Amino acid sequence: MNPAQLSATVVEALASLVDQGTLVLPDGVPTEVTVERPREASHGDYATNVAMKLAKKAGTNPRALGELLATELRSAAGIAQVDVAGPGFLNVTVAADAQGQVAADILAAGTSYGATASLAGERINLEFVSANPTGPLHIGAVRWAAVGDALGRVFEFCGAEVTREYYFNDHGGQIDRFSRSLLASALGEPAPEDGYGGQYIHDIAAAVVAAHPDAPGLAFEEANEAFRAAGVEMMFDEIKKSLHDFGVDFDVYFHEDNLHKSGAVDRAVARLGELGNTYEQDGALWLATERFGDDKDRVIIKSDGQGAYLSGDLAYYLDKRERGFGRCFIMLGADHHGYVQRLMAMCQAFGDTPHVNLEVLIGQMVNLLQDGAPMRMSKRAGTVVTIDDLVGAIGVDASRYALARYSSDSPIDLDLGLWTSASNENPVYYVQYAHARTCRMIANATDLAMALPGEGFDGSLLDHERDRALLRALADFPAVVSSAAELREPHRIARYLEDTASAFNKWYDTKECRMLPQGDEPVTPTNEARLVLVHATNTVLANGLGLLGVSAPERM
RNA sequence: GCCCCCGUAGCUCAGCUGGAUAGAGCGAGUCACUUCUAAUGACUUGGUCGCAGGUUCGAAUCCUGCCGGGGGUGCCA
Repeated sequence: MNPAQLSATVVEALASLVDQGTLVLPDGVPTEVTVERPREASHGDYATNVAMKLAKKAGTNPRALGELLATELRSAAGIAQVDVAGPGFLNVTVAADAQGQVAADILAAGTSYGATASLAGERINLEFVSANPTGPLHIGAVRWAAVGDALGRVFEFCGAEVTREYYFNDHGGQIDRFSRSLLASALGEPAPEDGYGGQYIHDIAAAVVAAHPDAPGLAFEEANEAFRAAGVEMMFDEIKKSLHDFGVDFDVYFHEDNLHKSGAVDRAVARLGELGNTYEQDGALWLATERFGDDKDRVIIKSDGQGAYLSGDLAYYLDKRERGFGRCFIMLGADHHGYVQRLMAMCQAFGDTPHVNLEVLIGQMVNLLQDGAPMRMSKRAGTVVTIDDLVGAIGVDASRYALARYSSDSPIDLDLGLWTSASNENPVYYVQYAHARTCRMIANATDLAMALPGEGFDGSLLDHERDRALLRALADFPAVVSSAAELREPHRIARYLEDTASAFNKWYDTKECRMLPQGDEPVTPTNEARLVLVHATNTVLANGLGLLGVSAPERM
């Protein structure tokens, strides 16, 4: 019996009371009720506040409704005990066999345990990272690589069709500074005042020269263009490789230029004009975003006839919608949050619904600590901490886990020492180790020729308090996945895995819950039932780590 | 000025779609290994949930105002 099944059981009991005429619910029977794990162990396995929620509508008081419902529930399958407590909580103890059945259900579901259909039919476009190719990915962009990819995995686990997309622009001021920096390096000159520094500039400049030996000797404009074209391509290849090594691959790399060349910008501007949301003033074309909640209206075509930056985003958004994505996500760093309002206004100007067709997720900054002291970063000096620096220091698994384990609303201070330590102050090892331990136990069981009981499985044998605590944790997984998807918060998966690993370690440490027979004792059905529990734990930890893009090693 | 995020144990943070006595890890202190992998577990220590009001059966959670910290506020990209 998991929380969802208990909710359904309570709903049935309510419906039954209504049929009997002993309960009147003017708004009908709810389709589901809140089921939560009480903090206090003496309050049973689960609690529901349904009596308090419905009492007023039913014209009774919470305690009376609670007693009525408790009586009905006590005869339901899988329920061992129901108490009415406090202001009207129903505390439910699940029957041992029904509780143990959770483990067998997980085993049967296997790699799909925790998957739902809550986002079935949704076509989701996830745009993240989207850094312009002027240098290696820095630590802030890497946060989104980890969180964005994990969120994509969670959405897919909930049945959505997800396209991961990277948007970039290889023209404009940033790129110009990049190419001039390359050229300066090739000519042995100091980097331009507003240019980029760092070893990678020299490396790429040298590579460009190796491929195009005549490039530095060209006239400035031609040389600059040669370094831009070749440098951008090399830089981008490097970024893609770093991301791939990080376990993140994009389905679409979208080039801003396409929007201008294909006429998509003109079409988007025309569409907004038809909808009456643009006007001309001071020689420029403006989008009336203020009427949709923005601070002020925004220029989309500058007075020199060039599209403003926003014009590309307008066209890009429209393009995504025309490609059939009902939900477009854009993930931005906190330094871009000022852009959110105008994006939402733009969405509304197209006649769409903000926060439904378009969602912008904001991630706060990442700071790195070494030996407790912050590492100073400077683009000019080239002391940016890159994705490769991070992975080189702590590895892919720890990097992804560390970046995905915190709410995106919180700035992260990552201590490099902690994430390389091999102890339970390092959460990723704690979870991975628990998984590896289940693998060892399963291998040991195989050596003893222990079999999974299959049809003969008796869930009631898993009735120790530590068995039940572990089963409750395992049963929570689908609800955690759903909430991570709904709230767009993959960090919930990580926190859940730590709790589950802890429940498993406590169970493992309990003498009365040993899975293997001792000495020459024969294998009992209890041992086999515990093997099912270990398998179930293994499944949950592996599925959860998979959602975060972190490996689940069999031994450590 | 306006906008966004944050403020919970000594530290780092969960919890926030309202529920019962507010949690975890680290730190500090004590204990348990002829182990199913001790990369573990048990116990102790530790809180005016920034402040003040409001909403209600019930507020860390929702609303309002303040205080403190961070970020943003271009016809840049």
